Amino acid sequence: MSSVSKTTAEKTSERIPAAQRREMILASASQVFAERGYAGATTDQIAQAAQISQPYVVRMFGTKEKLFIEVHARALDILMTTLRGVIARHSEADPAPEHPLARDLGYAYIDLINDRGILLSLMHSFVLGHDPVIGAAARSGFLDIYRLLRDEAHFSPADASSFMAQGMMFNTLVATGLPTIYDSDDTAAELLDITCGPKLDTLLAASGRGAI
Amino acid sequence: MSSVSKTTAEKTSERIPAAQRREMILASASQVFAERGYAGATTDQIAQAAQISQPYVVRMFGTKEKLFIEVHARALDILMTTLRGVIARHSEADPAPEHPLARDLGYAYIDLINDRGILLSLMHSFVLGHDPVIGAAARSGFLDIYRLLRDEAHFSPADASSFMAQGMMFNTLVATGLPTIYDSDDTAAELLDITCGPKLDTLLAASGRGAI
DNA sequence: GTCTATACGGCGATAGAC
DNA sequence: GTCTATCGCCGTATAGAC
Repeated sequence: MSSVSKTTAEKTSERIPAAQRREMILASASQVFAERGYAGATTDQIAQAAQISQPYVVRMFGTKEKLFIEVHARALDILMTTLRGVIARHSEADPAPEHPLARDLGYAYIDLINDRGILLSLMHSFVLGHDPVIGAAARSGFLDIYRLLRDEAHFSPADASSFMAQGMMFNTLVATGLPTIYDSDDTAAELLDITCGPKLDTLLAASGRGAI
Repeated sequence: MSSVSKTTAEKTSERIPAAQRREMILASASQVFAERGYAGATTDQIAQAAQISQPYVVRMFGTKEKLFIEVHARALDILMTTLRGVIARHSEADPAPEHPLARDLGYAYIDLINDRGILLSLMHSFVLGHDPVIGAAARSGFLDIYRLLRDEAHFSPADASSFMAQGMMFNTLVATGLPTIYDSDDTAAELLDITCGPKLDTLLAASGRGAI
């Protein structure tokens, strides 16, 4: 019975290594920014999601803007790493695979929705081109994705563009919250069905949906 | 020389009929919301754009949220009216027209970018699905567009979906500000070129672009 | 129809204790 | 490494004059 510590629920937060705490905050911020956008999210909402105090969030990242930039970089990194994984798996597979690369990349993209923060925080950055710092990051990231598709997946420019178009459509569908009204609106169901194909269940599962 | 009024620049605003003033504010708000998003825009920025006082903006629309909803409704109306115009023109034309409907609808969509407020304020609403009132309007508007394509343009569900996908891609390109760096980045130029086709000049002309 | 003045709340950020 | 307290700005909205 030496060093008995947390008998009942501890009120005071545990002491956690900075690096680990950073990642926890980034994950929470990713979610909050995804739902509310950069301007709409508050550092306090992020703090609550991460179960720490608001000043600590600011303390660790300097400013809200810097935090957003890190969230953006993290999301972009996860997205690109995921796509590269699919490409690598295709390279080492048989020459004429059953599933074309484009299709598997699309599926991998849709699977990313299991963490709603990734694609939606990216989407929010894209829409903020007017902001000097966020806009710059958004443009750079957007082009990075295009180059990955063109140079690493060996898509033609036209194919890369229409792949990204489908991606933006998917992001928009998720962002609007259409999947959450799937059961209550025939048109929404039809549109989602057509747009997502067999991967629709992944999307629906990831959207805390129910009638309304 | 009866009732000489504005010899030098008037300081005090002119008295303008409410209906007309409303439209002026809506147009300004459309622009500001398009650049900054709902949360990022302030009623004061809108007031300055419309050259009136901030309280008057609020007075006329009640709340910032109601103003945004009206901007959204106006944008949606303009978009749908534009698309219906194209459809109507095709109906009264020869049975086998030179230009397929899908293509002309796409061109009309791109032309809408001449008023940056329309498509971008819509885009900002789409991304705010989480908000109870704005999200609801966004979902409803998004589905209205889909239904128009399916029921009035007689697109198959798949064609309607991919038409909208291209639209979302276009919106995203504009929102990120990629057209503004057209001259300074080869990849951006290539992507824009491929995505917009012959209508690229419309986009570039509408984007106050220049190197950087 | 439009403005000035201002109340009021909220949010990002800083100071400093533990 | 984490918190509490708090400052100061900014933004929406209201009151009321002209």
